[in-house]
Amino acid sequence: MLDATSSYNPMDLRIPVDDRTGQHIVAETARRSENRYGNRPTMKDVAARAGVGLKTVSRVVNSEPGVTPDTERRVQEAIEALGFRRNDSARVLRKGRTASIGLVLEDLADPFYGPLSRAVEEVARAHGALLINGSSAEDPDREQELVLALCARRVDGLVVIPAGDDHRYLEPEMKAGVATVFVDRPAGRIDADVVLSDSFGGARDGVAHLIAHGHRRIGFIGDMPRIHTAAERLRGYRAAMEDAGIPVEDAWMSLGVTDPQRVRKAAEDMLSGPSPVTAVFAGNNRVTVTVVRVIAECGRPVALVGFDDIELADLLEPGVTVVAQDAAALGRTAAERLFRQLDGNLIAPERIELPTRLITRGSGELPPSS
Amino acid sequence: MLDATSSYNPMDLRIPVDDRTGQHIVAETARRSENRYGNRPTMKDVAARAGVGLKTVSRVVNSEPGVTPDTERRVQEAIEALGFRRNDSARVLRKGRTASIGLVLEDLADPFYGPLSRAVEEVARAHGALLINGSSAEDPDREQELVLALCARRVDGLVVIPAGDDHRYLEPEMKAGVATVFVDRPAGRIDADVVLSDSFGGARDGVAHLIAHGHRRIGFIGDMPRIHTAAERLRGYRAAMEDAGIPVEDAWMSLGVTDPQRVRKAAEDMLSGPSPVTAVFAGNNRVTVTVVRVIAECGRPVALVGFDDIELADLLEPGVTVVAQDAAALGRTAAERLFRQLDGNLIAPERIELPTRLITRGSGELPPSS
DNA sequence: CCCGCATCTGACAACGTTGTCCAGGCTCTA
DNA sequence: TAGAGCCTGGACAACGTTGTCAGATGCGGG
Repeated sequence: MLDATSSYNPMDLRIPVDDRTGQHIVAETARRSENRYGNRPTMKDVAARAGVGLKTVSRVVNSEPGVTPDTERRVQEAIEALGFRRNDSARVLRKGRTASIGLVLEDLADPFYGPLSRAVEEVARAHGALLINGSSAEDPDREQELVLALCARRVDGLVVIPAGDDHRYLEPEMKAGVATVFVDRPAGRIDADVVLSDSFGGARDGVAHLIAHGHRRIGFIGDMPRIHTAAERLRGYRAAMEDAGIPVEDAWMSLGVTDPQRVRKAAEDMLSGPSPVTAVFAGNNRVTVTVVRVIAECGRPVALVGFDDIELADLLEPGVTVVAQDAAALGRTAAERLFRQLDGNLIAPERIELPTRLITRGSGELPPSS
Repeated sequence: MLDATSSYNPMDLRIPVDDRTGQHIVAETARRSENRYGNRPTMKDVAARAGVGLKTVSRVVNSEPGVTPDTERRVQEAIEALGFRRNDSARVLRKGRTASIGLVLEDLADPFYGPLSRAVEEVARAHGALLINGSSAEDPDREQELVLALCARRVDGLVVIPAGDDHRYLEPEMKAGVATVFVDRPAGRIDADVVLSDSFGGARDGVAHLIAHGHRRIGFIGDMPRIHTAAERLRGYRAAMEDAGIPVEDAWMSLGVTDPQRVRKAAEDMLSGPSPVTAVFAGNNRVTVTVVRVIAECGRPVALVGFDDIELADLLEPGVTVVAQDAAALGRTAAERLFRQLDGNLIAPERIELPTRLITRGSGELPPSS
């Protein structure tokens, strides 16, 4: 985390205190207060300028009925002249709804989450809500910190891609009316809506695809099994192998290795040795990219199927066969579910699983080479 | 835009009115009011339960000094028991700062903006602020709508990737103290901080690179010239050609074509005909991807340099030579600049230009083939 | 000419928090 | 033991908006 050495720290919990006397530095506080919003005009100012009452300004601003055209014009002019803009912060306090929803995901820079986030945003926009998002960096503590910060802001709803596996901390929030939908991975120890891709089925089909093309020694490189999707994909791999009656050897599997250097090492190990694998199933987009590199360097053809689509996969030689999940559909589905909750349709929590799609491009159809 | 048929519409400007009588539906309103935050406990409730004053609770919640350990314990217990969480909405209203900044970009799903957004988020986080972001979809009206909505929320600052070319509408906001930094493209008709990549220099160098490898008939495919970066890259192209004393033919240039189908057509046109180009400079990542496809299909080697790096560019055959800009650095620089403004360092608006980097991978070093 | 009604307007409280300020109780010293 | 000074706690106003409700205004009809 970056270090903030600046004086801007609005959520700072301390109040200014003089080191020697322990007295609150009143002058300092006053100066800050004075600058609040740089002295933005309020409805009161507009009312004074237009020579009308406060509530009349409110009426005009909100296009409520019951204002004569003439009064309205005067108010509009005052608004223009002063550059007034309604303070939604205050509005929110009064009305109870913030018209904003929170999205907590793993890393916005990951190409998988960009479209997902965008899809959530579009749905939110259609409902007149803004989107606040934060990245958990796959850290459960940071996830919780973010989620609770969003709850303190009184977001109307939350879309969470869980990093942790215990979300009981959300119970009081959900009880208090914060609509919540989990995406991509299920919630831990709490009953809530979940929207998932069919990781198990996708992986099983992908591995079965390799088996159908004659492979028996198939490697699996996946993320930490504590991540639900990773565990499911591993389960899918095992299921496909078992269905085909192929006993899996430990040397064929790499679990929980994420950093590219070590994924590379794991892939190299599988491809060398006395009985190397002839095909690899890559558990996510980052792994796939690394494995593509390793295979390109290793000289002989190795079949590959990856989970998650990657850009330009079709332009590589051979094209990369993938089990694609629809990130945008995940986001859209989750957000729609969220707003259905907010509409007050009291619905029992549900688990929605979206299908994956096998896209054959060449790499998954290579025959075993040794 | 999606259609919102639901009843959740918190920013709806109307108040509930009975169709026949024209009377406000008071009961309905009351019911909603009652449910405000699902009846969340407030400090008052905590105070009552702990048997202390309101301000004492505030002190505990904010870790302010002046509370005896015993009192503090009682308050903490009450907080636990009630599941109290401070309402930052109200806090914000009182304190004047919202500890949130807005980011308006073109499309979060674009792989270029993911890392940029993430970088802004990290800086914001280091300063204790949350990030609200929105996509303008390259529509100036939507940009303005978003920006003003964010201002109404009283975000402390704004990072804007402009879609429009007139930002005078931001003048009152900036005057009122909303820190503002433009990124990727300069602001229109307003004096403000801008953080840019050196599009002109990058394009010029990229094209000069092609010229240095013997090309003279070099195509340019770029975005609409009303987009500043597109215009600058075009200018860079022209400058490089002029420096080399090569007169540019109109048939070599495609401007303002963005949708993949038509980019494809433009590329195909350049590569056929009586005197086809031997090299192409692609004005952005989306164009580059399409051009790579066209070149792959066309059968003969065509040199290519693209603006913006793309994932897997090194794995293609040949690797794609690009002029890379550092999206994360853009975001980080802009956000840091923003918080410097918020620190109250009154600094004159500045234009910061970050260098680009030419990454040679093969496609830009191909000799002319005809 | 005045009353009743409809329409328009504004005073006021409330939302949940924090800053200010004062009261009361305690300790310490003369 | 009284007075000064410190520490803790609480009453109250304010932030900017919206909901409520009552008052003002105007108009038409009796």
